[in-house]
Amino acid sequence: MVEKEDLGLSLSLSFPQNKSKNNNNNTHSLQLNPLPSSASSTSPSGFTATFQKPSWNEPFPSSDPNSESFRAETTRSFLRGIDVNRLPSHGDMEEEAGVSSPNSTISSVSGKRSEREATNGEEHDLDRDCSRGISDEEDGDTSRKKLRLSKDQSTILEDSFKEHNTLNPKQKLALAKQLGLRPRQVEVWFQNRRARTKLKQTEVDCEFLKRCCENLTEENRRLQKEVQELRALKLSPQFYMQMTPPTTLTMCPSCERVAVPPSSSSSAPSSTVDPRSHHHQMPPAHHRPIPINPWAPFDARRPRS
DNA sequence: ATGATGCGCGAGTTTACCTCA
DNA sequence: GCTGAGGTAAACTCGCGCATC
Repeated sequence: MVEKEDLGLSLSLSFPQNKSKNNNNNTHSLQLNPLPSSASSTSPSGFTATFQKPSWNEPFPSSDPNSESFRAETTRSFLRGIDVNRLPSHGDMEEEAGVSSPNSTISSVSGKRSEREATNGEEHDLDRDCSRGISDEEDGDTSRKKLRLSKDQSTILEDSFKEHNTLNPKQKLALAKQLGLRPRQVEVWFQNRRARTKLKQTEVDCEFLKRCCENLTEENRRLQKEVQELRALKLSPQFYMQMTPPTTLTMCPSCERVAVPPSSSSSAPSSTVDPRSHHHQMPPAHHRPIPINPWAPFDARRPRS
């Protein structure tokens, strides 16, 4: 099995998807960067980030010439040919001219709801039998044969998917003809491929949010600690006069707010005020609560002045 | 404007096939 | 060599949105 990193993820986080028809260009190119130092993140409802993974919109492991599955696949394809489920060659494409016509091919019977709803009882059983690959050509075989795409077929499909992750009917027909597959098979492949893409995207999103959560937890922990320190200082002024201030903190003499030296501001930006300049640069507004976007990296959460 | 219809898609499921212990 | 578990991907089912009539 191939590790996730080997898939080379470069995925989108644009939600929701545009469901317009023939949206061949709805590649939501967007990269994740779970590192808090990145300033290119926004909210998860449409955030952008850069994730240090290679582009994953690549052929899946079955296309990897080095993979075991690929070798086995190649062997199978060599033994069986690439058209295990292919209809008899004569006129199969003409038969498909009606794009996914549910009665046109063996596995296309599963087509649309209206037609599904029109079938019930015995007709439905017949549908299912047909969708399982039973046909006049396949006598006695009650199990549907699953097509395993050859390397060449997978490569072509992947290349096509890179260009556009959806197909219009013409593209579907052309691709099916090129691959020697039924248009329905091409359609199914693209549907499954989009589903896999989304699944990987979800995994990346999940990982990103997990890291965000970890970072926020850590920051919260640190800030709580600082609050405790400050409370202790306030309660014991003598001790405060003798001890050196916390390494990352200084106190604004006029407003008694905590300030962080510029050198460490990147690690604790959200609660800091520079005592040397804030009274001039940030008038009274700095006392107001600062809206923080918890999804953005820390230094991106600072409100812009 | 409204309902019927066809189509494509997403989400979830089923199933055949494969690998591995 | 056989077997069962688990993974993968092709194929399927269902429901929904949109375009067209």
